[in-house]
Amino acid sequence: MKSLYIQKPPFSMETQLSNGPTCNNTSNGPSTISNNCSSPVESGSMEDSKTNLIVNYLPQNMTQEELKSLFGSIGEIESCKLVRDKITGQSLGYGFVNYVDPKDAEKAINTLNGLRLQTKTIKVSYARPSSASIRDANLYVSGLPKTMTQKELEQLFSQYGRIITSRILVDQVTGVSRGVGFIRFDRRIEAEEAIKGLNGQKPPGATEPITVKFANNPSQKTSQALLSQLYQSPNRRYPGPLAQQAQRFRLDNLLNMAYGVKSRFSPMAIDGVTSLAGINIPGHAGTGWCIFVYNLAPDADESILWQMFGPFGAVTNVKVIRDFNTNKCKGFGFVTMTNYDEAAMAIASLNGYRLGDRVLQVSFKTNKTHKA
DNA sequence: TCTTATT
Repeated sequence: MKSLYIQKPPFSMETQLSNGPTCNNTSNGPSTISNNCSSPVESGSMEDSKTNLIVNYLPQNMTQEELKSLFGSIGEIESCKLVRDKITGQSLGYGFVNYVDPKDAEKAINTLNGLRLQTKTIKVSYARPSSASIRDANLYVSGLPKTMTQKELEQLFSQYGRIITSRILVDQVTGVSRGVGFIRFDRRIEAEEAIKGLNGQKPPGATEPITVKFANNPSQKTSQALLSQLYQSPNRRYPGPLAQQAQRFRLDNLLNMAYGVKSRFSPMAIDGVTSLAGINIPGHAGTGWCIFVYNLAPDADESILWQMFGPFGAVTNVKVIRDFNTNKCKGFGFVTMTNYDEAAMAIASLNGYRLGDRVLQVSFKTNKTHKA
């Protein structure tokens, strides 16, 4: 029965847990081959801060509080800031986390870089000292040969300076290059030199010249674009209609199983039915949906909960319950998720999941305070 | 032919 509803989480437990986050850019795209996730710990020079981190590719709906919750699970945070558009207040998808202890900053890079949250794979690295020279160093490149790889693109531009990120945009359906990409240099003067040297030039073997210019600054979007962004569907976490339908299907079956009802259930409707039946509304808390996770190992930590539940949707908080004296996990923990559908999907997928040599039990938290 | 990397 249950196997019908189990969906493997979109990450490899074995790889994630034993080796730390992997360099997986399937959903985000941007990366530098040399500098993105290969060895972010080594990128800071002696003059750089060893406590201040920049976090990129955050899910659009992630708040500063959630950012703090996630990174606070590593160690004490001195300050934390999610960068937002000054006008619209929309998250720009990145933020800063400054730890008290440099060792915690290093640990955060080692354990959270590459963490998957919803459709994103976050990047955690040391922040460079802020200065005017590193601003506006992002280039927009078009007219690229469709066969050109990200590596070849970097090779072409690397003669002009240190590349921070590179990206080639691909067709969402076919995966083929759209001939358009981005190169972010460490410093603006490097970007300027690359424009001088490469704009209107033909890359080796290419038949057409490429265009290289400064990329549009996202904070300078037209009000038109801002409006259309505001009116976008708030639920773009899953790839497309098919996946949405599949998700709906599984959710309906889950609800059918859990509540003996057929379909078309919103969280409100469930509340109605379960209230009538005299059952507690499981997991429902003012701030979201609380999930109970049982059979965690003694050395389990918060990051494993983020890793497991993050891909399913908006997670606002995780907690591992520990023994006061030994500081070891007492075998269970809690996860709070904002949206009912996502919490239900996470439960359906992760309940019965084998984590190491343990089989997890995952369910909505009940309100029971003691055994009957 | 434009994603969200410097508070």
